[in-house]
Amino acid sequence: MSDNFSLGSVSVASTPMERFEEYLQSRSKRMTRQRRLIVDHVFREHHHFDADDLLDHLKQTLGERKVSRPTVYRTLSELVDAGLLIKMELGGRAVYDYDYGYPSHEHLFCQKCKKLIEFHSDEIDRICDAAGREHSFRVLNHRMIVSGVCQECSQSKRRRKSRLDLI
Amino acid sequence: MSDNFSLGSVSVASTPMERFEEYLQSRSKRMTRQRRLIVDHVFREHHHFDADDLLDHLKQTLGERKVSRPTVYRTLSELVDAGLLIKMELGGRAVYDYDYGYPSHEHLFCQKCKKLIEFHSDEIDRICDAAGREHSFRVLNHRMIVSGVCQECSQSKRRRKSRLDLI
DNA sequence: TTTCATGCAAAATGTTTGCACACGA
DNA sequence: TCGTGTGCAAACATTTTGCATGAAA
Repeated sequence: MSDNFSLGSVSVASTPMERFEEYLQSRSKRMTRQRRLIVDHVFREHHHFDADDLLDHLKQTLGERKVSRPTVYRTLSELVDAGLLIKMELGGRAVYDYDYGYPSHEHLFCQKCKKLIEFHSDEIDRICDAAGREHSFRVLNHRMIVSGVCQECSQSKRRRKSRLDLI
Repeated sequence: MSDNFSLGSVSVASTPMERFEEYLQSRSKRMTRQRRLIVDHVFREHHHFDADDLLDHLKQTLGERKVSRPTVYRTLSELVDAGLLIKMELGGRAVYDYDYGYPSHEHLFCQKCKKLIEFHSDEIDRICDAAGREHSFRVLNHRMIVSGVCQECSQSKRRRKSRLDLI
């Protein structure tokens, strides 16, 4: 397991693959080689990825037994429908993140280096539910992006200014 | 004032136009006819708009004394830099919302009809600040999208199911 | 063996850019 | 006047689509 993360995992009754199979069956869709490969890759360890990341990674690992770009897009969209992934839009492209088997969390987004830092708050889930109730709105999920500047970027900016930017 | 909104306004020392002028001066940029028109239109009453909405509205109101598409994009991006607008990405396009003279708020987003409903929570601002402190992250702003289905769409779906969807 | 999924190429969408001309300070 | 902004057209990046072929159930 990764030791870079403070967020653990959530215990779930079935694996992402199983859950996706259920979803597909319920809609008379099919489990194909490509869909299996994508679910495998996505849920091995890679959250916070976009279509290109996934495509590159599949190509790298599988060589020419690759999955085509349209199929990647189509499958990602199904994984979102199935409740396995959350889609965030960020910097003009779609970024995907786990929505199953992983605790709900929010994001600090560094405007300089584009890094995403996760944090969790029980309260936020509670607030979303409350807001939903108040507006008779059925809440499915949420995503939150807190924009700003991360520690490293603040530092390197100061450093650069005092050393090099004096012209 | 609008009576459709529960969120009021925040008292600020200067108008959006004044604040934008300060921002421009501080960067040796210029206040032009186009920038003035855009600020006027945006801060009259139209939050939750995208570039096309603004462009259409400008064209409608001003006829052929219009503002070009690139200028709209360029100015929106400056208004974000200036802290007057917040940019959210939603449904494959950028949606802009007030970030000045209007209370901070979150959004319920209906996946069916694409409607945005605003709600406010003091706690969320507090949580963002706390998360920023914990990660030595300088927080500038945040946006939160709670996805789901609004009351009307839930109802019309149920209705349709029980009347027509029985084949 | 019937339906659904895939891959390809092309299109569509939303946004950005290079450059000549126009304009604000 | 000088330097910045604008509009145009074209480029761009990402995502989506139509259609013939391929593969699950």
